[in-house]
Amino acid sequence: MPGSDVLDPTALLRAAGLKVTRGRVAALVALGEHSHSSAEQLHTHIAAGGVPMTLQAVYLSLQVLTEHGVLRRIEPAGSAARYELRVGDNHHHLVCTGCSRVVDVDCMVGEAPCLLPADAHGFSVQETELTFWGVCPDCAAQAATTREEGAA
Amino acid sequence: MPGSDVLDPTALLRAAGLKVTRGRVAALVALGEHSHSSAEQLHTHIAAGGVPMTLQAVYLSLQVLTEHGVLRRIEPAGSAARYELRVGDNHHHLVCTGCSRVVDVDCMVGEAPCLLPADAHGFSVQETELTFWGVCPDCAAQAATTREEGAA
DNA sequence: GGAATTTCTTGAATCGATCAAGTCTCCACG
DNA sequence: CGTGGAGACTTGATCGATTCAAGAAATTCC
Repeated sequence: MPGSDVLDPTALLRAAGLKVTRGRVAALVALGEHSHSSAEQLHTHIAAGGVPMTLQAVYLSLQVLTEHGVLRRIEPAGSAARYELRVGDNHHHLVCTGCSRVVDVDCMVGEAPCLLPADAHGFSVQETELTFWGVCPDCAAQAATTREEGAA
Repeated sequence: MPGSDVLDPTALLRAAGLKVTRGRVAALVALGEHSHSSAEQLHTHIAAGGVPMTLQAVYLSLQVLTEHGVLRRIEPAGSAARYELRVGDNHHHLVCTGCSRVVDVDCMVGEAPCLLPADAHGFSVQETELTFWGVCPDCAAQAATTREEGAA
């Protein structure tokens, strides 16, 4: 029964004109289960899933998939690159300054009203990237605990 | 006559409670003349200005100045970190996908109307970062030339 | 099922940035 | 003006993330 999972990795690869290999399928599956993971995290998840694959192969697959538009690569300042399945666009990211966790944030105001520069300095603008920085609940709790201990 | 240049480096350092050293002054002057430069570019500029300083010292100064809020550090995906004097806030950046050149872009819609996430997933949002990606005039011209040559 | 192409493995190398220890500079005090 | 101590700078090594290169294995088309 196809379509049981998020999306059929094989179909995705075929649609992108790419060979269907164990590594790429594993990368897509892992990313479907753990979105916004780094290459190393994916490598770990893939290994845990019982698929033997080197870290370099993960990098290679991610690079190819990104180049073919199957994945999107995000590179928050101060942490390794993270990847996500290119599902519906039009969302942005919220990054934790503590643990670098990334979550999706829907674009509030529908499309791109205020998301074009006033003066583009002659540039032809192709893309707008919106990133929110904050503290995730876990890190906030941890910080509170640390403060209490420090005060005690 | 103070204030002749963009801003007096010495005053900036004193205001931040930092020692006034040759290296820091040189870094500030270089940044004033070449905003959005990387550490290595600044190192080159400083050396060209006749101030002997190692690259590591540049990194160190930039780090300290950033931590003390004198500078802002921006890290566009795919290029080295860049720095700018923290003048009036409320502007964003436009990065060239070809040469990684960075230019300032004023925040159009005044403050932050659409710049808060709809659902923060429990995060306490501290900052919003808006980056535009495009092709600068130079790179566009170069691309056009290359295409012509390819076609000829 | 077999051959050609592409991918994956193994190992090294790169780039940007940081760390560590010793020396020197800046600045306050005498 | 001279000296002492904290902090900054130099030198050299190290690190993390990522990429490159060459040979071995897998995938696809026929």
